[in-house]
Amino acid sequence: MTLLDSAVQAPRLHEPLDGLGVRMVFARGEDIYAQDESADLLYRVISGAVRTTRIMSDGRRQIGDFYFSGDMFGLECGPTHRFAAEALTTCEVLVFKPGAALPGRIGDARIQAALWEATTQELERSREHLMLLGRHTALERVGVFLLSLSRRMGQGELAMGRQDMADYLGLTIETVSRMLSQLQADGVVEFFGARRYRLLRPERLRAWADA
Amino acid sequence: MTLLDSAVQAPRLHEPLDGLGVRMVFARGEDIYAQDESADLLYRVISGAVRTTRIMSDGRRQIGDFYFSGDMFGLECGPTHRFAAEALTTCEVLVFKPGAALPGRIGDARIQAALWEATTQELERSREHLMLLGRHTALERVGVFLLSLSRRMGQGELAMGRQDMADYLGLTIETVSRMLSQLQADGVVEFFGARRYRLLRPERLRAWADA
DNA sequence: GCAAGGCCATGATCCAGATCAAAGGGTGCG
DNA sequence: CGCACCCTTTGATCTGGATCATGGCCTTGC
Repeated sequence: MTLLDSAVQAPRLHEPLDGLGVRMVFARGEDIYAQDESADLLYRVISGAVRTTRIMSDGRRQIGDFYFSGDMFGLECGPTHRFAAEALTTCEVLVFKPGAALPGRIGDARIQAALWEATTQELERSREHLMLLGRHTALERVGVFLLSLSRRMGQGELAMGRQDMADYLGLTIETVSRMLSQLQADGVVEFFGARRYRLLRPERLRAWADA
Repeated sequence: MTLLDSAVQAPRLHEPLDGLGVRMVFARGEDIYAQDESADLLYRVISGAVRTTRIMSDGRRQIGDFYFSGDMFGLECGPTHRFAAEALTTCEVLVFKPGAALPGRIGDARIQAALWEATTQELERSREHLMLLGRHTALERVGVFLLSLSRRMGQGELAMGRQDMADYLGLTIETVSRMLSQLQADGVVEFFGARRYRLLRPERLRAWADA
């Protein structure tokens, strides 16, 4: 990957990672990296959306997280990726080699700060995801998911289909569909087609989310 | 907390955090910090065990993680703790102020590396926990939990009771008890009383854990 | 415009795990 | 030593969400 190494340049102040790495484009459904692949690169979504997935030998699938414009992904503790990353939509991704930039080594403090920020945010999201899966009903999971999506992307259009929501929330596609219908019947959300939506009573969802 | 600030000393090479901070002892069941308390301190278990919990307004409880000797906890993305921390057993904890030591600021590189290491490991564990809650059966959750516990603490004695396991795994105490009985009936694990145990067929559990 | 194939919604039935209920232990204390 | 409490186990029943089945809708391509 000499291309990547040679692409390292002096970063700008507000966006420490701009100017580093290589821009790549992935088509909808394409793999960005595979489960168990070695993990020496980092990624940042420029446009589009990405999902990370883990598949069990019997076909059960868990989505780790969704990533949107500005989000970093690909960070691992060990040497290999425990989840695969796939393009949810056509997307542009910035790929770079963290190398010596990891915290605790000699490197640009602003890059380290950006990595730290991305990692603690990912940890935070992971904990919220955990809460959702551990002690929430199907209706709560779907509702809180819509709320957090609308916070991250703004309302409008879902980037993922029902099956992806189901695999993120630990439910079946049928249950997700039923819960969305119920939320709509309850006047909490309004759908225009399968993917365009608008939250009508976000406060109801907020109550489920945070206690 | 001038006590803490004044306690900062030059760290040793292999254990960058030794010599920093203040040692505190907590009794079984005592709160180390509360949910929504401000999060400006970091903690490291010296001996004993700690759990982090989040309680919903209707009483549902989720355990975020368990921490044992050597583990760091208390790291947050935002300004307040989203989970409370409680002493699972009598325990000694090292408390310190990260302050400028956070990655991306001017500070000791070895401390930053230790924080980075602790954070990425926590993220990794959080993702494994997620997998367990999302797409695993009750039997698999309990089995994989025993396996990962035995990896972290060594086999022998469970630090937590059935209710804590249940709240970690998103199950009820009755289901945890039944699954433990079934694992024992299947010859996967052997129990001596409610807490002492020995894994007889860890490979069976490993198969559930990693695919 | 029409055929074909994916999604998505919804109805019917089933089942893993929750809930309700009641005994067992083990442990600490008087 | 024995009582009391708490934690755990086990049994019976219930139920939320899974599974099975079908039909509708929307897109895409010819």
